[in-house]
Amino acid sequence: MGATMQDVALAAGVSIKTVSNVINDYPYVRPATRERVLAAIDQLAYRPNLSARGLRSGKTGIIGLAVPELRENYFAELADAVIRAAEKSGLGVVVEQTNGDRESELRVLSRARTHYMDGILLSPVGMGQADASLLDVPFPLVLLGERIFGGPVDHVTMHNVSSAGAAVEHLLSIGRRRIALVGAEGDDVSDASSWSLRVRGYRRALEQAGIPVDEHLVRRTEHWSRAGGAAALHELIDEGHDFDAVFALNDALALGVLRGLQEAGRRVPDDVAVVGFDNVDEGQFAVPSLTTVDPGREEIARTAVALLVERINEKGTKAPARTMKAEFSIVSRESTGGADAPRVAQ
Amino acid sequence: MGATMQDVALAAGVSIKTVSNVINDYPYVRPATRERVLAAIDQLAYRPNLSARGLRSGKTGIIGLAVPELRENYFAELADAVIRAAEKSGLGVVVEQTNGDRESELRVLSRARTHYMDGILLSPVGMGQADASLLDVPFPLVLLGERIFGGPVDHVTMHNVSSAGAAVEHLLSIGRRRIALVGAEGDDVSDASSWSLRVRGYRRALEQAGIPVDEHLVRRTEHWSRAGGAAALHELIDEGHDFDAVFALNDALALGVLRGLQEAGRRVPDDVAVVGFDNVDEGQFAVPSLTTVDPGREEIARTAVALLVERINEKGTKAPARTMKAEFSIVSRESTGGADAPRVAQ
DNA sequence: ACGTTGTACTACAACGTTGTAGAACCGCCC
DNA sequence: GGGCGGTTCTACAACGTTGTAGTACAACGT
Repeated sequence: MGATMQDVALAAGVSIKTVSNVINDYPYVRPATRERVLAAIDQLAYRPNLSARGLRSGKTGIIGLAVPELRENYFAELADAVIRAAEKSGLGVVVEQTNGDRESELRVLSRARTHYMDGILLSPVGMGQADASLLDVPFPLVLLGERIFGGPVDHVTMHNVSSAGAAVEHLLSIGRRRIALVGAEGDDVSDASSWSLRVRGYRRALEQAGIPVDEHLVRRTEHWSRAGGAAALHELIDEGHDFDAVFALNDALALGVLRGLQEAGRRVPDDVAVVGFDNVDEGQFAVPSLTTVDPGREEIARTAVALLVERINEKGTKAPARTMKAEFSIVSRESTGGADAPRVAQ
Repeated sequence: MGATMQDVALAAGVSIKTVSNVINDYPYVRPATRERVLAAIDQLAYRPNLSARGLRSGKTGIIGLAVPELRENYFAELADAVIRAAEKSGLGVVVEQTNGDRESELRVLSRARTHYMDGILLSPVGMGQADASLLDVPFPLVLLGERIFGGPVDHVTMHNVSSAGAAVEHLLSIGRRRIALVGAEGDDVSDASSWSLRVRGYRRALEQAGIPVDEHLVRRTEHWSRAGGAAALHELIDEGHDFDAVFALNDALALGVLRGLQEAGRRVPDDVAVVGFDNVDEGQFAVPSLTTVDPGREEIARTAVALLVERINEKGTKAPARTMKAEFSIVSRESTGGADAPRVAQ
């Protein structure tokens, strides 16, 4: 089938190792020899066998990306960014889905699979702070998200507290004072969850503006979904609370809130302004288009891949675990009266 | 680092090959011996090295999935389905993005990557019928979609013509008679594109109902996007055409049409009914929820993986190329007055 | 007693690559 | 002209697994 180094060596009239040296940019090869080898490679359409290389050098050029579900926009876009970043480093990405299930997440960490991946990027949702010690695995691992802090591994996350604060400040800046919050959290409330961190930013921003937090306006739902957002909004209205803005802790919730507002006959942003979190593509196309926190997904992906690559190439001495945070920004669109109309071109 | 077969063999007091035999379910191993080996495997947490296995047996247990873009919902959901199907066969999936670019698609077919993948699922968008001969590659390949027919490889597609016909019949059944069509196609119009096939179904259904096709109502846009759908709809209205339904050739266009209708002050489905194509998750959550053609994505994914696995395990004799089509169905929701309200639970 | 068949296991080579060690040659300096 | 450092190349072994070929023994029929 495919040509091997042996074939190339024969065709170029050199030893097999010289072919290897050319491929790996070993400096002590005469230009003339290099040319001959490259010509032979070209002519035979030779491609290195990654299994053999992996066996010999212990590296396969493949990393794993474990996310809850690809059909959730946020993770599809994260995967997109990771794949692009990895490609630049010449790495392939095997995508695994955990369904946000703790068991599946742990399985990723002890997988047979492991042996053919140089390292893993894990975005845990089911695991919690208590599982931190389980992250001490014998292969390169980088964590994404905010479920677990201070673990024994590198970790890329976002400025949850300050970006949530900035979102609230944005609402304050357009004159809103009664700002409801809609977020989600499962049963195991933790200090380090998206919910807790972003709520902290919300409270801090209100405090700094001298506005007391009305606990009736703080709504926790079960799921990070549109349905959850719509339901929470209907509750707020049914209970007769007064509010002129909603900060939803992710875009799915925010889109649900938009729908709920429409069903309830409230105008956006005139009656109620809405801010989401994640900057999912979809928000650009919503009616009205959605103001949101861009948590720096591109940067998160690039950083995570860079950290993983570093760990993979690390010799002996293990550097201590690092935590990186991406820069965030507020994307102002129609749902807060912002300039950005829905995108016209895709 | 990891234990090897050698270690297991030593621990169990057998030869290394016996360990291999146990792992590969070779029948002639005494139960007692098998037990001992399994115990040793368990105790040493042994995991086979896939690189070595790949080198020796020529198989890696990894397949490639090449799609245009993961951030397009349709492909994210397709990838989700493919990954789940592959997992059941014990295969990992490396996801590559082609950006719908012909060059990138061709690169996938001649990739260095190739060597560590047992086979590839390719969903071409940039390549066309003229490139059919380039699909004759020396590794297992299964095609997804409808860009290329009659190529030298297995092909999984959908009932484009009849399902589009069924969508139109659905609109006819609720009393609509002036049914606009919105679809997209790039510059290279082909007989086998989604556009051509689905338009054929549209025409056929109208003909069979004895309704002449009003060519003014057939709209072709550049991109399969929300923006394209909204723009096409505004054109229809601005030009003063009369219509009581829109069949959009994918859900993104349909969602854009919904938005356009709302902007234009037309009620859905009262004034205009809308049907999409793809059954993307998002359609369930739209306001109103979107009636659509479910092209059988799950089945497509399962079938494609099954075909690829067959090809991978094929010895010598190459079976002729096969084409499979998945079962479709019409999902009736609010945009045609259907029963299905937006989903409440995610 | 003999070969035959089936069972249970093992030794060895091979997959294609890269790290190690070293050979061969060059020019240079004292 | 002998030693030295730099350059260019090669032979060989090894990575961990599995296919091939083979050994050894038991059970069987004749």
